[in-house]
Amino acid sequence: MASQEDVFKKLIAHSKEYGFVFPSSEIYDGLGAVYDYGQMGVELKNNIKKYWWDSMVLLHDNIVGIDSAIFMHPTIWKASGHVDAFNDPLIDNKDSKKRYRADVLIEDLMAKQDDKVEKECAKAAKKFGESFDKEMYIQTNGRIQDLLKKKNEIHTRFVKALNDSDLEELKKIIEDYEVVCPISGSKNWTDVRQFNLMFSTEMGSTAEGASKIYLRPETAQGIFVNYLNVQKTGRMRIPFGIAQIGKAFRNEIVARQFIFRMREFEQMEMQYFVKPGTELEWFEKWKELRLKWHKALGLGDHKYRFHDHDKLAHYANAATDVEFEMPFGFKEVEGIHSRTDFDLKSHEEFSGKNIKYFDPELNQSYVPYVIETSIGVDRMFLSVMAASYNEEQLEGGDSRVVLSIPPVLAPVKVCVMPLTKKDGMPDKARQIIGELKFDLKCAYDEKDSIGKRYRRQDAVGTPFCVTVDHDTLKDDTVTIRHRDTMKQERVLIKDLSRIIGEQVSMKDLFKKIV
RNA sequence: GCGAAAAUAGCUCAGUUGGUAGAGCACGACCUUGCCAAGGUCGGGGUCGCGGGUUCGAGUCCCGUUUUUCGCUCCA
Repeated sequence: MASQEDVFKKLIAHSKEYGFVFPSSEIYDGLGAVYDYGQMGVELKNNIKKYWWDSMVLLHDNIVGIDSAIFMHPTIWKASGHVDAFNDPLIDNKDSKKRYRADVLIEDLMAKQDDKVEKECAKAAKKFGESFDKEMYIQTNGRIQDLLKKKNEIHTRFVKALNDSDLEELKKIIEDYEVVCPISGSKNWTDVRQFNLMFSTEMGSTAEGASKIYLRPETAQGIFVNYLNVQKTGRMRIPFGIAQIGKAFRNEIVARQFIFRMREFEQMEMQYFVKPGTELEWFEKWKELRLKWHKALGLGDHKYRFHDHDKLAHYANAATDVEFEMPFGFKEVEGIHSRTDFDLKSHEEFSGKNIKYFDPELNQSYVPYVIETSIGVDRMFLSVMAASYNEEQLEGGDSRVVLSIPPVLAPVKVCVMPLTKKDGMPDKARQIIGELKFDLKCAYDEKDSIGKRYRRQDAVGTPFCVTVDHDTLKDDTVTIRHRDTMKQERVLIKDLSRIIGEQVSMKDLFKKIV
């Protein structure tokens, strides 16, 4: 039995070997944590996106899509909190190898002074009993005054250092006041470094006129700043949703685990605008809907679980992750967040524009609350691949590698092959493709033995193989061979399109989730 | 970023105390077979991740660097 890690390694190798995922810029030694999708991968990825997109905008008459630009006004990222939250001064302890936020360490240091003061007071209170006057004691006790003075010194230096973005001073504070690592207990620190998790570039072609802009770290803000445009021009009424698929960029300190965490990634996000006070109902509703969407693919219900957040982000009042069992454990694939009115309110403040929704039923205006469903396309891709990759032992000691990708997502739906290259069979096969190709992604293969060709299609997850044989030339029937069962059935050529079409249609899946 | 491991053909890997790069699969052509892979013949493909150093000579030893995998951290 291969370990989980081995499976992951094999999956990565398989992805490359069969044209699903290549390392970016490979002939130049690659580029860290950036990957390209190959001829098979792009088909799978597009199918995943279509499954998501249609499940949003076709199945819900109150959800519409947009496609906003990657470049946005820089102030948007101040309003969203990304400029602050994504700019942490970090410091490592060389002994414990743990990384800390330098500002948090210093805040802890200050809090420690307060703790000491409290302790002194508590001691004194015990000693003096009821006659103890805390304020007075603090004012007069020398030890406490020293502690408070120390805290003030730290505070003054800290605020100045933050305002000046003076990383050396931050480190000096940590050194001067002998902050120790809670784990190793040592004072062996690295320098403080700033990590900006947003990529930036210059807009404007001359140096003087250029301004710094960011590559979006999430697609959600493109929806928020457009929500009123969509609402007004689309005559949308709350509750309504806006869906978007697009690239986002994060300059991760550590980006790893293949396509699970990349610096350039793609998100599928739907922001659902609701009446304040109803957000938690909608949050539950979307949790349920999203899990159904995942499970309908049939990758295995037991591979999903929710992970509810105890610690919430600054913008959320409820949050959960849909986790999927990857070869390296349960990992987040999708986030569902109740984002309150944080974003829209913040954009009102920073833009100075009124972006309230006028509710005709209540005859009043308000800033809507937002439920967000945000799924990583690449993570979804990885979960489909991971769940589909199987090494099967067959009767007779044979084995095969098969990607049991849900037919609806499979990159190639059908491979048509002549049993032999003789007697006009290749022509017949080409004719069949000529008919099927308008609806289905087809492949053709005539090289090597028929068994070998079946295995090749198994390895890329093609759910159906159609074989033209001697009988075909007489009675216009062919065999359909099924990927997962390896069983064959004989059907009329004219029925092929219907039979295969039914099995790769999204309609049946959608019926399960509405 | 820190620590550990790894990098040789498209893939999986071998390569002995340092002596001018191999195998299987894959790929191309032809022949053979024809319903569950790996028959035959011939052929293409590697400055051994990259850059230095030691040496008469480096895939092999040393240093640096890049990339990948694993642990710490964060997230979609």
